[in-house]
Amino acid sequence: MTIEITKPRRGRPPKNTTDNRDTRAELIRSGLEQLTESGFSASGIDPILKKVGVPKGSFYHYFSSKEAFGLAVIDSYANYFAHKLDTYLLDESYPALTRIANFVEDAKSGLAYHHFKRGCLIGNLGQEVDLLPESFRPILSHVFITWQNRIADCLELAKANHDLSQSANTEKLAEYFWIGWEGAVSRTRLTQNTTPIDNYFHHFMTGLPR
Amino acid sequence: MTIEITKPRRGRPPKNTTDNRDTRAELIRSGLEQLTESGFSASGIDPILKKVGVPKGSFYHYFSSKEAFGLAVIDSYANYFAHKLDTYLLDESYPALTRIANFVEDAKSGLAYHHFKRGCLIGNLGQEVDLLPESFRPILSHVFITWQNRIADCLELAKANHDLSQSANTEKLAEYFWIGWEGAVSRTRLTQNTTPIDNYFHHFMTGLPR
DNA sequence: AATTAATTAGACGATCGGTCTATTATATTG
DNA sequence: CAATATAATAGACCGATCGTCTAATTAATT
Repeated sequence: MTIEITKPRRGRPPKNTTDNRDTRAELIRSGLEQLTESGFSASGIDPILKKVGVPKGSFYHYFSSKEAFGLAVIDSYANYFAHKLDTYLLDESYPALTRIANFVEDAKSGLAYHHFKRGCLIGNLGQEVDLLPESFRPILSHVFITWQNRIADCLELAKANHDLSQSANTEKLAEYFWIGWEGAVSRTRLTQNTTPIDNYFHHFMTGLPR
Repeated sequence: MTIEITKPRRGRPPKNTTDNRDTRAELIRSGLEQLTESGFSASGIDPILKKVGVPKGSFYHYFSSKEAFGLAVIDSYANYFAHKLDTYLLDESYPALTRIANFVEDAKSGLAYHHFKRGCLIGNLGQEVDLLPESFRPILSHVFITWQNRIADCLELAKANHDLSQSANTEKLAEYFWIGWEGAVSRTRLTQNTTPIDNYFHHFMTGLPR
């Protein structure tokens, strides 16, 4: 059952109405799909527009440039993903390391759901960062840092619970986690299965200092 | 001191001459630079041609299509890299695990030499494999396997020398190595330093079963 | 001399790129 | 109520780029 896309009217929208579509949000959603699958520099805006039936003029009404659009998509995805991370990593019904494993399990099924055609937007963009507008670099770095901090906090909890050695450097381990994570997720595009993630995560966990 | 590029003559080259340029090889070299920095689908052939001053007609003389060219570049790079791996991993003046570390050191300086603008061609292409001609997928997978086998052989040697636990699964460990390696190399584009590789490799080594 | 082989040169025509002007419709103001 | 401002859609714009292909050129071979 597909949701019917209403034909957009021209002109200023009426003041009190409940059925106006959120064109901006649809563009960001469509952009997320496209950029996640095909990257930024290899993606024109046409496929993004076509997916939600929005003309180019509307695009430039909502976003001053492709660059501004890209930043909006990154922001949207970073927030969504951080929220997802929190859902798992702050779930007090599990011990700290299990929380990480639960996140990994959920992420795996998400990747499979999209037939491994999507990786992680931030990882993808990080790979092509030299081709992107320079404004992207600090944003991408910052997103990675926020994610790393979340895993580091979780590892700190594992330390406090003696599931991890007291001498473990949680900051470095968190960075290590995301480095391997991005490498594994990237590999799933090639293998089209979860083997790389399984292998990587198994070794990550067994290699943790205890 | 730059090597002067001779202006190519038209027509069939003379039979006995020592100063004919190898246009095909130059195209492959230029393609390697371009594809490594910018990927396949985001790269047109114009910049590749411009770098070595070869007109398009010559390109299509030597390669039947952009796809065929891409495969030639992959083949060239895979051979070059395999040779480099062998140089280090078969160097009997060092113990097995040190050989891996020596390869890592050399690779790090190579990445720095290119200001971290190049990653690993195969890793880069693997990331955008869904955008590539379908012929690329099995080739890329095969290249990874040959690299993995080299590391696995080295780890087997470490096992034989009791530097590694006898129960270690060298095949899985070798896959793990390359997964993390590609993740780390990718991350260096963002950080523009070797920190990701240092961190990853430190944890890879300390996490090896002994 | 005619034919074949090997290489360079850039035209071709379609597509795509990001951007911008024009149009439309409603709200707000005097 | 008319004029103005605001908010949104529509698609033209024009330059660049794309991969491909035909034409031209030169040497070797028959």
